[in-house]
Amino acid sequence: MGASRPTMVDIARAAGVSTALVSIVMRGVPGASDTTRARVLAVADELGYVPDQRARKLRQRRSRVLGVCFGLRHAFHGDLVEQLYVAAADRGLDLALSATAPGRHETAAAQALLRERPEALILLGPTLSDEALDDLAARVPVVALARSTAANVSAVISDERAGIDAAIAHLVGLGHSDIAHVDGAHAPGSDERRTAFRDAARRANLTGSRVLTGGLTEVDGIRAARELLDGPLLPTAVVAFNDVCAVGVLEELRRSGVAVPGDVSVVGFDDSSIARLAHIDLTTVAQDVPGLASGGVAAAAALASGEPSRRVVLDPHLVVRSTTGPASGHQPGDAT
Amino acid sequence: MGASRPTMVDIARAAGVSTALVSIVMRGVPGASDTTRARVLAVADELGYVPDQRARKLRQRRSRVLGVCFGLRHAFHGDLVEQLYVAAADRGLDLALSATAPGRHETAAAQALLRERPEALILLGPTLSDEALDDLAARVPVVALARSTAANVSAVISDERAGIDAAIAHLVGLGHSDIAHVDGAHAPGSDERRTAFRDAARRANLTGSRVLTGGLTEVDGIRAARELLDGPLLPTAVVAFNDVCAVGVLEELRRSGVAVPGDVSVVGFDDSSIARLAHIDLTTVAQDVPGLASGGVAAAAALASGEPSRRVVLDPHLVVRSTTGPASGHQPGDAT
DNA sequence: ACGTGCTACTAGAACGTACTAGTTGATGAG
DNA sequence: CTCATCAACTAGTACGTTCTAGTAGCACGT
Repeated sequence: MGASRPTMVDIARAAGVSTALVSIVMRGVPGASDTTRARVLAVADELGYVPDQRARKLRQRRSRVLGVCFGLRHAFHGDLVEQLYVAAADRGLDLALSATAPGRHETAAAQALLRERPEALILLGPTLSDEALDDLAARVPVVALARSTAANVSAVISDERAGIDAAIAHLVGLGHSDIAHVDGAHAPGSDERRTAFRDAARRANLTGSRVLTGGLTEVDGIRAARELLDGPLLPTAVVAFNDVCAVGVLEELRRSGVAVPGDVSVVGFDDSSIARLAHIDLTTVAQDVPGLASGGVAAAAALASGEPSRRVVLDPHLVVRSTTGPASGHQPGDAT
Repeated sequence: MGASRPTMVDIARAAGVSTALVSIVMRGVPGASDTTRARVLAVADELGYVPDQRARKLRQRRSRVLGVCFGLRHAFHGDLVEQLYVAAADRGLDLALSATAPGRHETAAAQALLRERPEALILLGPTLSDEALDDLAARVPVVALARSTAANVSAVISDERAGIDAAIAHLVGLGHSDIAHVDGAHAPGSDERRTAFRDAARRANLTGSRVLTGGLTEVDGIRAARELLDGPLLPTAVVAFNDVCAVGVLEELRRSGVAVPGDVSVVGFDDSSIARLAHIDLTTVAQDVPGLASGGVAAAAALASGEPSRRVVLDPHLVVRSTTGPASGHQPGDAT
């Protein structure tokens, strides 16, 4: 309690060696005999020595740190960070985390990270404008994860089109031809998915296909479902922009007496934890989280060593759960 | 791209002053004239200078950093971290985040933080044993947030008893007398809540009260609900250990044709995001998140300045939503 | 004896900042 | 005029580590 934490100097003195040798031992690099190594480690352990990361990183030419900006409100980001830890460890890199939240803007989070001198920044689903991304990229290598952008940064993303295609193929295989898409309104990625949906619908000759304005939240899904329910003809399947929106659709349909998947099938996007809830058990398009993470770290490492920015596109896959089933012949007509 | 990031030396040279003065300006402390200050800031901005946090923290006597260990899988931790940022900023403290996840144990996360030389560690709902907490506390001041412990660390927790009492009072006020508690099995806090439930039930003379083994997950709630449904007499209200478990109960009841809150009322605990989902809209006991956060930071700061460990207990409050209502007279008997 | 190569180790200079202990020049009191 | 006071500024060291450039000692071949 009294004295502050021990330093290399304390260990060196106690073990009767130089600080340089302590450094060698602590880093586990060659240059010390086995006996000395053991002795130094024993002393360090006894004194409760922990290397000072700040001094370490300051001295090293490369910081070997990747800054990660993630949203506390996004469960999906949690999954990504988890895998980023794994991917970074594989390359001997450390992660510095900075969270985004209402009240803590992305730029503030990124600025905090810059002070740690990371070799690169990995931004999870950044909402920054291309311009802001470019500004940031002028200061430090930047990787945008799970967000497509025109900015001059590396991007590792899922193939939205492939995801939508998989969903449609699944539904068509079940006999659906009247499929609605509840889009993400102005959310990033919404345009891609909407276009992909329209293209897939055209290709599959889905005469009854249509697109509704949705959004990111459950309420958006509820609103869209109401619109469908109030319309003349209920589709036999709905592909929502994301899981949360899909849940909104799902619950509003059920509340109105429409059976899912009996009358209408529902597909989400993201395979977030909400989709896995036992009572929801949503069929959804899952992004390749480990792939995104390792791709992100790889891209960051590449940028840090001077390579040009790259764009990696990964294939998502469909997770079939219990909200999709064979197309029903009849329409529930006047459901409310 | 070629040259590395600018340092104070570069700014000093460009502005024609000493590095010491640059330091003064960057910290915003008195000791520079307004004109010089403006000039230095202008130069710094132009060169894209960002102070090096590592060097800063290394030099300062106090690091002014709090280490925070949180679980990526726990939405509630996200809420806490969000408020911790606010509380820390109020005191001019920085946060160093280290995440816990399956595959990244709490001790590893804490060890990583230790290398950053934080003034104290704030552990969110730590699952470490009292012994492990004591070990850690021997190296650095430790605050356990939202977890009661016998270890010699500071703790900032919610009054589980008061939370349960509020839930029971609410239900009793609605005319319920046959209330079941689905507990958290071996989860931390489960004992407290179970005991509080039994005490409150006795005090309120709830003859029909009973306790079922539950758990942390939705499946645990589903299992408990099945047990209730298969039993001779359905209670008129259920108080679950947490929100996720409550949702399991809720959905299983509804799936079996039991109306909530028509036939049975359901109360959760935590006010996690799942409780706020539009279609769930769960009545639940909300912890005082901003209070926990500022209490945690205050406790950490106190420990860091040598004060003895403390124990702060905060009152939770009930958030009444739509899963609770007046006790129904009849029993739905053969629901399936 | 001499160099050569190797292992085990060490002295001391960085890294980029904060901070202590000044120095300078202007102002004002006596 | 002298001295104290103050604001504005600077020189130089310290923080705890890594890294460069060594040195000491030993074994070995010639």
